[in-house]
Amino acid sequence: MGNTNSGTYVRVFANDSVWMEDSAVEQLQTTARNLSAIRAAVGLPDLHPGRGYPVGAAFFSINHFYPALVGGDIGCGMQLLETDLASHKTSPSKIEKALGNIDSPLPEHSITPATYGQLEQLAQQAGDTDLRYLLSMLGTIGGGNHFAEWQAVDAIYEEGVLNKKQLYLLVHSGSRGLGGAILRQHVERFGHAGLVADSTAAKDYLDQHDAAIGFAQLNRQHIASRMLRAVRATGRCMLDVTHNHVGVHQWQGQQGYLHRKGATPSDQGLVVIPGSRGDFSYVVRPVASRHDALDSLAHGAGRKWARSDCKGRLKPRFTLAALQQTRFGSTVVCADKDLIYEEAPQAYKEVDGVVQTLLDCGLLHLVARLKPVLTYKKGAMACC
DNA sequence: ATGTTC
Repeated sequence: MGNTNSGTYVRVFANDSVWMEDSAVEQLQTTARNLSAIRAAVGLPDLHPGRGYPVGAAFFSINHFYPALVGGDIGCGMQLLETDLASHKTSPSKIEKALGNIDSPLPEHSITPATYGQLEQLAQQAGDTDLRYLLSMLGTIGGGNHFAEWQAVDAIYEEGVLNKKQLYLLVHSGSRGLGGAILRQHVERFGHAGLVADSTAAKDYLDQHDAAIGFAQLNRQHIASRMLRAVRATGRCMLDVTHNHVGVHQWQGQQGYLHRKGATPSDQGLVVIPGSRGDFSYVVRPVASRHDALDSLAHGAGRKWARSDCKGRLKPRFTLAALQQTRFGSTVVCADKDLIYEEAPQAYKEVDGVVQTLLDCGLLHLVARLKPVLTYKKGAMACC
């Protein structure tokens, strides 16, 4: 599916194996039309409506870029670690007990001087942000679709990448409040008009943007390491990939800016496409140089239901306890009752359809399929 | 997404 809209390349990667809302496609087209510097817009199979702009999409612009298109969670991404825990030696209940309440701010004595130095540098680069603010968020998962999930290997498609016997840890989180603060500050001055490339304002934003990317990555590292420590395991980072960002990019021989809004890069090696908390996650090898897809893949399953619809639809059919277990026998730890409904597997597309669509389009090769053992969404200290 | 938002 593709069309040319007053010179703008707009394409949606979809087929019968994936649900896609018309309103999301409309949002993609409207965005491509209304933001005048945009030359190309791509919807991935996880495309779904967002606040003004769709999620699961990539946009290429020339001479101008749009911070509002990236949104508030600058630097949000996935980190996958191979742990030294053997899958068969553990269980959801053992991990849950060992983790305890692990989503509160890190105790200050556990912050190393090196981390402290990194935070000081990031706080300054982000625009004189309060260091204490960053410290209070470091190592916390956040809300929405963020999680840290212990996973077992369910299937191997390409040998020699994942180890069938090991447990893996997937961390999905972002820059927490920092990216939101940077966006708010930007929108107060410039609204949604975007910035002229190479202007002072553009350089200032990109500097802050990069600080948010750095903080998000540091945050994922700390989420992972505190969890590994709690279960007395170690981990090896296999990939850490950001799906909300903007940066210089080439497209059709022209230099411009690529915005990814819930879109995983396909030009940075292996990536993971997670399903919902009651579904598989796929480690995949992107096919390189698919510029027709703006070098991007789906970043997950994508929402099927609006958050506001979930509780009404699920409460009559499921108890909270039922939603804290999944069809795999995995456990979902989440102290926020509303969030359990909003993040229920029923609220998401089936990841198999999303991945099948990308396979059919020739955008990736499968490496492995992971299934959840325990998902940590939000601890009691982190909410209420 | 969110030191949410009164």
